[in-house]
Amino acid sequence: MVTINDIAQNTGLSRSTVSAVLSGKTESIRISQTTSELIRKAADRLGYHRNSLAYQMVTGTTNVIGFLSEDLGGTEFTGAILSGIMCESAGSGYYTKLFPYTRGHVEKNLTDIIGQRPAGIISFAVNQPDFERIFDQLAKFGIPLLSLQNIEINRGIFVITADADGVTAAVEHLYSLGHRKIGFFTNRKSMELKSPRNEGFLNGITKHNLSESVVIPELLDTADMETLTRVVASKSYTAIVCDTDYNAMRILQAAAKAGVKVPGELSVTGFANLAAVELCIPPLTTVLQPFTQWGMAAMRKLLSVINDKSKSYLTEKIVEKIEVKLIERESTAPAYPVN
Amino acid sequence: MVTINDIAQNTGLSRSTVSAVLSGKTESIRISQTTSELIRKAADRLGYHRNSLAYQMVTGTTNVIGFLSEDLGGTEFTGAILSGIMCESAGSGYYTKLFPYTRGHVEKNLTDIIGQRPAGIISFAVNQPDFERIFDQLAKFGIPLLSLQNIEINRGIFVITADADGVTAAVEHLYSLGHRKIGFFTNRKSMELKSPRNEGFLNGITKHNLSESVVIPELLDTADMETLTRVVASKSYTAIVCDTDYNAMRILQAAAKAGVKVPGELSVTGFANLAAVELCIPPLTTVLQPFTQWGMAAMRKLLSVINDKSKSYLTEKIVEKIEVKLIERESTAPAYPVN
DNA sequence: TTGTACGCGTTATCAC
DNA sequence: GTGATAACGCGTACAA
Repeated sequence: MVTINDIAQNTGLSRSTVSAVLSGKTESIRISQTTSELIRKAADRLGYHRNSLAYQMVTGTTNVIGFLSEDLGGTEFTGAILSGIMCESAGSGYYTKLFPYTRGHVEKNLTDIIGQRPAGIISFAVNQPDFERIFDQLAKFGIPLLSLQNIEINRGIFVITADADGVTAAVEHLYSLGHRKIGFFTNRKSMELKSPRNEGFLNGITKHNLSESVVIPELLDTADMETLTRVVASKSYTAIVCDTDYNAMRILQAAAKAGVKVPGELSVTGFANLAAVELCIPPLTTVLQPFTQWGMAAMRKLLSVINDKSKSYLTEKIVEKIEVKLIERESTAPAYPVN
Repeated sequence: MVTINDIAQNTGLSRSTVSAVLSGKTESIRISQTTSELIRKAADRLGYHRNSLAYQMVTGTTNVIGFLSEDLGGTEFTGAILSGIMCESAGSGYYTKLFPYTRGHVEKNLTDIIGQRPAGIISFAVNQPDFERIFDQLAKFGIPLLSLQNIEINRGIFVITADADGVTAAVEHLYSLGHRKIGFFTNRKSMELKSPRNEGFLNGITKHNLSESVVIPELLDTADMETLTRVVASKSYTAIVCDTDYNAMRILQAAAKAGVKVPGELSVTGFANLAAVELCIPPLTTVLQPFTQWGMAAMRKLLSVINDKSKSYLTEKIVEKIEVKLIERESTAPAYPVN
């Protein structure tokens, strides 16, 4: 591997001169055009590439952002978010490094992270206690931690999507189509997490006094196809709002099985706007979570915090909300008159 | 940041002793239990974390694998592949760093990569000329490059899925169900790339002499919903094999629109086995590409190459194929008798 | 322009 | 056997 030493030898100049030229300090340090050229030529000819490790060690700063998440597989969320992060960091010279997060094994994760001295961390789906521990430990080393989900804590940086608003928008949309009996499809686990999507649903039905609209009780614990089909066939709801696109697709399947027409007899909405949902039968009305922009916004925020010396995030909670928006497709229509 | 110096000072021992203990060389260098313990305690107490940068610089080896790809967004492929890579590398102490690949800007990419001295690179969807250039340049620095797609080149490392076999399996499956008029849905661009999936289709129909089975000509250039619906409605095929799951979902939509029953009147197969396809109406028969295992296999192979001093990949082509397999769901059935 | 110290950990080599 | 000393790797910063 070619180093500045090789270039110094080759040109007969000193390492410092070479370093100055090659790092563009030619203005402040005043080096003659001639030697400047000479050095650059030599660097090209010998195939020099600055050793980023050495650079980082000596400056004490790294150009690495860590993405801490449990599992990237099985969904297109994370890919799209990472896209946004990379897109935003490209210009600033930052790179993204993937850190595996294993629930409950915080100390191991911390050693990994701190050892590599990243400039900052973006975390996805890290749970409350782990987040708190990681946040505080990283704080000691001046490494800011940004979460993509809200966490009940009085400090830190959060860039989150306005999930509650999104579900409320779905309810409002259905309300305006005349729906009064709206069911919400979610499971008990996310209920217990006081998920924003559940809140959004409750906000919506409270606002319009939809006393016949409820979180579908049968689906809280078991959501197999049989149960789904039974619920759909019962026609207890003229519309079902789902907490994910996948759940909405399940409802579509159940409706097909039960012979219930969507959207004629039942309206359905999803959440996320995955690539597949416009290819559903019928194309799904859903809440668009702008994953790529989300990642970009997170990266921008993190960079601003990295460059902000005040470190206010250590004592106050900084929250940035990303707007979501309802995409109307063909799975929602005016309410079917129910008895 | 706590360094071995701090620990040396704190314990009154020398840096080398501390280093030896903290890097587990306590056997070969023989250091007493007592001092060993003392040092470890101090490290814990002071909150020491080995500076991975310094380690890497001094040893000249990094624990970084680069993932070079154009765009991670819009699909769940890459996330799942990355999952596999991370899963496999976790045990070996390697980390994955994301490198953005911009078609045609190879020199910029190379500078980025070489500057950071990764131990190896896994590339996804890098085109032929760029791959060749990157491969040869990285070779000079001893950085192996593994591609997840096959490339017409006489050297390098390739871990690819057996796409051709997968499509052939789909054709065979349909053949055994009595289908003789099978259409293949792909576009001209992938045809011109001599894609393995097209080959697989041709292999299948050749083997069984299916003279009425063809690559659907109308869909090569325009595959909007109107054209799709027309093709499906024409009933020219009793089955349509698609080169992607998304295309298969489009066929399902078109069939629904045209009033053609799937699988009663038309069988459909996809390719990939995305999470959404079992939620289709009907659940889609498709070829499973095991993304996570794919990533794992790639990582394993890359690690073996990194540790193999012979560097045989520089002069010969190493190809590892990952088996795919047909998943039968409900979008395929015995052939409907066509006139 | 250049010499020199520095950052952090590793690895001989050397003294007790 | 135990531990210390010193050089090394690569690039930066600052005084000379």
